[in-house]
Amino acid sequence: MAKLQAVRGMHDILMHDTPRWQFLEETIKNILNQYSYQEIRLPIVEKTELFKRSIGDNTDIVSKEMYSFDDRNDSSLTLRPEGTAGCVRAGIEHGLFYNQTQRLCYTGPMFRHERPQKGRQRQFHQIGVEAFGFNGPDIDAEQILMCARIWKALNLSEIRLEINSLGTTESRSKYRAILVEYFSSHKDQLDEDSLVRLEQNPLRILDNKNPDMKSLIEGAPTLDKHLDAESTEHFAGLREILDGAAIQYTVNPRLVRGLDYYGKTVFEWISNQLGAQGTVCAGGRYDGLVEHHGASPTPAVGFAIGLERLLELASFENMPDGHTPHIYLLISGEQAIKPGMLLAEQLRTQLPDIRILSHCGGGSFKSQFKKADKSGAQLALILGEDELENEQLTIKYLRTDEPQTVIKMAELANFLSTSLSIQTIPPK
RNA sequence: GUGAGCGUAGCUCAGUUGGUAGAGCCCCGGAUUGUGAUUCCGGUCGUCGUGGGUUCGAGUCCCAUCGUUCACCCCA
Repeated sequence: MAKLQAVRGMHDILMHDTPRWQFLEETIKNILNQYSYQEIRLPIVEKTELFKRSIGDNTDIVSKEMYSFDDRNDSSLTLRPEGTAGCVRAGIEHGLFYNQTQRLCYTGPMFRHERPQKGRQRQFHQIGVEAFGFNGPDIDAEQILMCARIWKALNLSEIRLEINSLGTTESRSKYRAILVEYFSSHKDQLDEDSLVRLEQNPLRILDNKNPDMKSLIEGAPTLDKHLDAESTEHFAGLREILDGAAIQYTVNPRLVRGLDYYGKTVFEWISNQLGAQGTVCAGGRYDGLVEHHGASPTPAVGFAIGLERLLELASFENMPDGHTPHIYLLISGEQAIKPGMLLAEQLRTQLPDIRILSHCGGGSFKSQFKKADKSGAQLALILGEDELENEQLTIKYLRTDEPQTVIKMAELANFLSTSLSIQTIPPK
């Protein structure tokens, strides 16, 4: 039997790391809440067809990265590779877009069958944000400002914003024709990938990083020169708000998203500190997607944050310690077990903010004290035969030089609530 | 999917031209029969990722495979 191990690219997040995850998620959720975005919880599995129709059949995600399988009744299901498709499906299914606007957010694992590397796992986690029913650039700006506030709360430095406009469907298809004409006339200089894209998605050629094609791409006509009035006005409106809020950004005319549904605004937050996978957050407008799924036309804009990547960048210096126990309860001797457990229960009822780690499993005082020290608790409460007999507890200060003391059981809760500083010292 | 590096104890890593598997940390016990973190003494821990091959003999050489890391592609 082969050694038991997790599936490639899917990692356990162990106890050492979960406090940072919780802090990260809490911080973001609090900010989204400030903007009144509401959480929606979505299935991890959807029908394969949903992703094919949303993301696009010839995107890399759909053509080679999806975890798809047949259900028992032969319908093809897929582990979600991103969140927008499911969110749009849920919104249509429950009539959330009918004569109303929505600001939604969700979080959870996503799955893509890629070769793992730094900043990329096969199961990874995103927080996604989507707004539906808003036409203007104000909502685009709101989402970008919200991101900026999140970065600030997590003390990120060295993160930059790139924005672009892909234009309306109409202006993009006009531009597409111009681009096809340009690249077709230089077909001999295109690499293999680009020849395929010339047929399927010529805009993606602009993304190509092949150095041999650099000059060809730099010479290509750019989209910003071919935007229609509506797109230009929308983009200008967005930039005006960003400028007003003193948000730094660069306009990158080569910024093209890999998912087919994007149009008009697209943006990416990028760090240089993450190796090759520098994008921490990316999103944009997808006004056509709801209609594409057969519902009435509903403009939409959203983004997703890659939590593993953000975790690498965030500062946890101000993270409160919400896990180290305040008290370690030593229980010595068979007779002390029951009263010890009951005492701990009573204290948790009386002092719900205090974390108590009760010693279980017996053992010498020496070993119990070792565990008490390792737990990081400030106080050791000792319940042994002597204490039982006298209805009292011995209190030993583990982090200061204060002398050990004895206190009556009846006065214990009162003593703890007044004398215990909630500040704890996390274990090394 | 392509390329390169790496897999030895729970963790971090030594292991010589092929010759019986090592250290530190952790954990457990003792020095101190009711007192941790320091010190000292002792102890547990391995199909050397897996499978095959070469060899009298493989942790060491070869092949395959799985995992991992980084990069390409692409993406959050």
